[in-house]
Amino acid sequence: MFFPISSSPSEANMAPNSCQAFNSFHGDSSNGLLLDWKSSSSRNAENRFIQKPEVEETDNQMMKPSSVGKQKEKKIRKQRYAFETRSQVDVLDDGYHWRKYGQKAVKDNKFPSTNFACNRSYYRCTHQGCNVKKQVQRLTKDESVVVTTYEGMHTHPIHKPTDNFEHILNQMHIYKPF
DNA sequence: CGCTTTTGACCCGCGC
DNA sequence: GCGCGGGTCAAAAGCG
Repeated sequence: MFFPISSSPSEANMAPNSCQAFNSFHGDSSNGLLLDWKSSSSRNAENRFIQKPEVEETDNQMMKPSSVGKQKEKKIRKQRYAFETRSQVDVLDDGYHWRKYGQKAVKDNKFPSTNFACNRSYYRCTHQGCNVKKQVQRLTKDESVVVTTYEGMHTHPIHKPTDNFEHILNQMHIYKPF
């Protein structure tokens, strides 16, 4: 039983035609909510990139309970761009290594009136010195829409031998407003 | 055994 | 001033 399932860590079995992922949505089967991005070449994902209307200014103030004083450095602008994904997968594996550090149940800001709740997960890049964060927001009611928000930019190469996700990254660069 | 996820608590800004 | 909403920490549990 060397190949019980395609859960082999090797990516060699992945055909290099990953562009299909963006072009062929048909023929999918929603048999796997556990489908992973890199393992689901046939996921039906309708990606739509949303540019934030404004550069979000997130404060990097330390949360130290000690009276560090009010740092006025909170005007550090951080590029924050989000895109909406319609797929069964929650977290899009972009090749980086993320570590989850929090989760909150927040209200969906797209439908504030409906009081729809979202499960927002907070991830952080584990690379040393790379403080890129990302949030993954998903409606608890309807898991088909996932909003991923990236904050910051990676200063280190990926080169993670997962699979040919670079193709998808290239697609992202087409839509990415920056 | 080391790293990641989970989960409640804490903190902080903002609105009332 | 207080309560609420959102972001982060950190300890413990989980997993390979």
